[in-house]
Amino acid sequence: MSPLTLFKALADDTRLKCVLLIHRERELCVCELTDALQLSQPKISRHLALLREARLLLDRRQGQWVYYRLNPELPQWATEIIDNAHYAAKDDLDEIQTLRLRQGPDLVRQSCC
Amino acid sequence: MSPLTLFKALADDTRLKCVLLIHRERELCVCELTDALQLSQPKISRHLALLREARLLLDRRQGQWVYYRLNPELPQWATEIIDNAHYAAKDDLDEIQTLRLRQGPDLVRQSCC
DNA sequence: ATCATATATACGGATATTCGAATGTCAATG
DNA sequence: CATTGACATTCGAATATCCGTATATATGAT
Repeated sequence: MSPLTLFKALADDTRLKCVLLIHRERELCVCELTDALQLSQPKISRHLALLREARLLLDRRQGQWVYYRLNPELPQWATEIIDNAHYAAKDDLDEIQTLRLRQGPDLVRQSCC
Repeated sequence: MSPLTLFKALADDTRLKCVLLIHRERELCVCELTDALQLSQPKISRHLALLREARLLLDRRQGQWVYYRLNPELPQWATEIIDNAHYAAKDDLDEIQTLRLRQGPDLVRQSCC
């Protein structure tokens, strides 16, 4: 994982929002992301695949659902970059939650599926 | 300046190396960058223009030379992202300096032009 | 087995990015 | 004012990225 690889992975609006929402919620499934961001399932799925191949995210299948989380083995500098982006994008993320995931942070997981 | 704008600006090998070298040396002119990175002048110049338009770099003309430096008014989260990338790319940057700018950090400015 | 739901992938077309080559601009010098 | 050196910009082609649509796979329920 090089800085260039990380920056390319985060240089897309959909991927950045996915990563930051997953970082905030610790773990989200594909349909929660499509619901929160109001984007098509193939679009979300393709971007998640790219992030998985870049080793930024790990996936875990549970029944019919696939949950994505940040790779806990990311180097510290990478985690800190994501933290900084998360801080800077706080307002955008809050708005997404207010509009699409009204149940609040702990109940996001029940908002769809 | 949003995280997405910053990530797009840094998601190119040439631009990332320019930003990190400038960050390390505080200020570099175009010909020092073309010399250090062994790339064509128009290529460097186009990428610097993009970074300038994104308000990531500021330029200063001194005689025939144009010096670029990091915009000191960048938000802290952006500066920290660049710091983290600089830390992670330290080895690459050292190698560039060893191969192309043998005079050491304080004499870089005399290596060309 | 069949069907429904969640997710992944394949295929083309549209769009954006990047590049080399050529040319333009600006400042210093003679 | 002609020339030189540093830098910027333009143009068209090559390439990469992104997306919608259609289709495939995998799981669970009936």
